[in-house]
Amino acid sequence: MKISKNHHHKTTQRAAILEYFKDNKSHPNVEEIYEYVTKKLSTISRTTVYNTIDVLEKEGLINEVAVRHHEGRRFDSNLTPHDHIICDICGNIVNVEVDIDHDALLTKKQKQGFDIREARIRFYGLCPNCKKYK
Amino acid sequence: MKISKNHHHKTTQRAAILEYFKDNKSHPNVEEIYEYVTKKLSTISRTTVYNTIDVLEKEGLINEVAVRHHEGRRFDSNLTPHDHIICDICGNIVNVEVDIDHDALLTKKQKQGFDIREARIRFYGLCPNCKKYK
DNA sequence: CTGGGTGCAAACCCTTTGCAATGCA
DNA sequence: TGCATTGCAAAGGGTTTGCACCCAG
Repeated sequence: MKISKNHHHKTTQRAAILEYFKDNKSHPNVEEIYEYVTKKLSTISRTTVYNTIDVLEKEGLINEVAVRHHEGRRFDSNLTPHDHIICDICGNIVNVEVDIDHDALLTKKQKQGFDIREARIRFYGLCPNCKKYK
Repeated sequence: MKISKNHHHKTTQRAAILEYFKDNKSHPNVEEIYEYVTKKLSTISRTTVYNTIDVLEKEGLINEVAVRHHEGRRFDSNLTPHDHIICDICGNIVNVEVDIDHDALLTKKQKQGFDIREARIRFYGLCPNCKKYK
């Protein structure tokens, strides 16, 4: 895709996708975003959804979440530092804020020469729904 | 793929892939595994690599590492609890052992009804090599 | 001998790219 | 008007599947 040098148009497509992420605490994949915006704008294409996601990521408005590969690309519009709890069975992701200083977790030796920028904790387990059937 | 009920053959292909993971602290993708074993067994197919990876994962001998989608599927044969430092630029992953009780990080309320099984910390930053060019 | 394992080729899915038409500034 | 954006269609890349042959047990 082409990258704007200094400005982005306010298109209805971009507005619809931004609206989806606004106040949304979920961690959608591309298809879920497409499903939502297609209800508002029936003619929107997947290409535009992909393009807009890339732009929003570069602008720092959303982040891609690291998950196992078969989960696909998943995104997070919550930019405040936070951690995740992930269900082993259904893959559902919820946010959680852990009250520790992530920076203080490693000694200089443990850093192995890396400059550490941030840390994220991922908790794995069974969500309330899935553990009922376990 | 088909799942064995109770036994797996000791084939030369499986042995070559197991050898790759033995004492290997890297976090390879499928192509890197294929590149290695193809030197030992020039006729091995990607299908067999995929099949064997699936079997090893189900047997608990390797784990898939969660990364951003464009990094592809990556694996880890280090089954002892450990955490990762990931380079923002080159994507290189190294192991690190953080000396805290991961289980004690969340209160009951923070767990939001989940049964937590384990926790992993991911540190992001610049590796010794990439930070030289930053 | 028998069922799991192998590997080729084709199918699949998700994502990216090419490009002409459109529309915001 | 100029350039970013859109969206269709086609290409791409990694992974899975179908199937005939092979081989360890």
